Amino acid sequence: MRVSRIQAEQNRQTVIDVASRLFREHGFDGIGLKDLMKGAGLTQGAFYKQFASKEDLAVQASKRAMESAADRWTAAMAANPHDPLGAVIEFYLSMDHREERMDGCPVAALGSDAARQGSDVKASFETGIKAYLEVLGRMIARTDGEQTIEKAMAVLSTMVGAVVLSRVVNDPDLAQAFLGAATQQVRDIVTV
Amino acid sequence: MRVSRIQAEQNRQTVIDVASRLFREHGFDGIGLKDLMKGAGLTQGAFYKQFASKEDLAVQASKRAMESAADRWTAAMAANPHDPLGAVIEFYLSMDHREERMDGCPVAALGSDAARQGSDVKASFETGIKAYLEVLGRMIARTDGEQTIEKAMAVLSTMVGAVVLSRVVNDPDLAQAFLGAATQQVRDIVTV
DNA sequence: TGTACATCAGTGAACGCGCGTTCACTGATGTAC
DNA sequence: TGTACATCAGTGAACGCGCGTTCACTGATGTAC
Repeated sequence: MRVSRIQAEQNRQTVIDVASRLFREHGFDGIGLKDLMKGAGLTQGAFYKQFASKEDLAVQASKRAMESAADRWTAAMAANPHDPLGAVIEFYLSMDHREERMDGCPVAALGSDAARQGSDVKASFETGIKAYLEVLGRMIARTDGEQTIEKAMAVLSTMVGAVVLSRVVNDPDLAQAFLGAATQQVRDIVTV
Repeated sequence: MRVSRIQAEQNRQTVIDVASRLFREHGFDGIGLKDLMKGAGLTQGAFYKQFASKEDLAVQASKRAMESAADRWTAAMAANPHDPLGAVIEFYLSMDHREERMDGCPVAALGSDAARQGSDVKASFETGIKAYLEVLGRMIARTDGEQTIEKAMAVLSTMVGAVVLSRVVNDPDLAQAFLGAATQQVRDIVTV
């Protein structure tokens, strides 16, 4: 049965939200359209009224995931106005973040998968990564204006790599050691 | 038709080799048993004479992939005896490595996927990562014995993250910028 | 060493299943008058 | 404002396909005597 335009648009947004979380949890290939639609309270058949293909949804969901990750950075920064950069670092390199793939950074959760996707999905990631770099760069520039971009890139690389490595090992102590070593390293970069 | 034990074992090793490359290229979910076996010159039916399940092969192939990655580090180090660490860094953070997922570092190629696999696959990665850390630690200790383990972990995190980020973006210049920033950062870590 | 038989790696077809995608249908929404 | 009709978001079943896994069969290899 037909549904109002407003409701339809709301449904579309819900599907994108759900997909942005379930793709991070299971990978692009690890979750089917049936379960994605069910997560939004809809049935499989409605999918192609809203999206051109699964790949199309992957593009939208990747964009959405990067945006909501940026929102979490903003929230962490707002909660610690005297040390916004430290707040982002502490949150990103926490065991909590390691354990919540579904709501965490899409680059850490889907990086290897995204590298195999088409250029549209990569474009979603690229835009989000540039936003990350801008935020990091702005905060780094406050303490030290030299090589701001390079430092932002080094910080992001270290943080992404540490979370990926922490998730790939079974041993929680080793995972924590990666996050701890990265925290120290990143702090060194931004305070010099 | 039956085949000699030696031939059978050889076939098994070929399947593991092929899988270690094709999994890195397409992800664990992105390649089927039919194509994996075809890559080894066999048919699908022979698979279950050699492996208990696809997951079993993923465990063996992950182990093999980490081992051959370590071999490439050794080769790079042997080719530059006066600066072995610099050789590893240069190779790992090269555009060549970015573009050859199939023969490159399994953590960068499969990190996000491996995080979703069972503990046996993670154990394969964990063992390989510890080997990485040992090699890095040994080389770092030559120039500076302090916090060797922490530095090795920071270096590995930065390198893995930079390659993942470089592969997720479309823009080759941005990709190169990540690799370049990471190179500078890693050199700073190991020479202090 | 030679012969007879058991073993089992590999083949190719089949299994059930879930995938992405398509489609006829429904009925509330939106539009034209 | 009220009525008649067109639109189209959502349903649920079906499509072909490839997946991981199983199995009867083959015939060279390995073993027992």
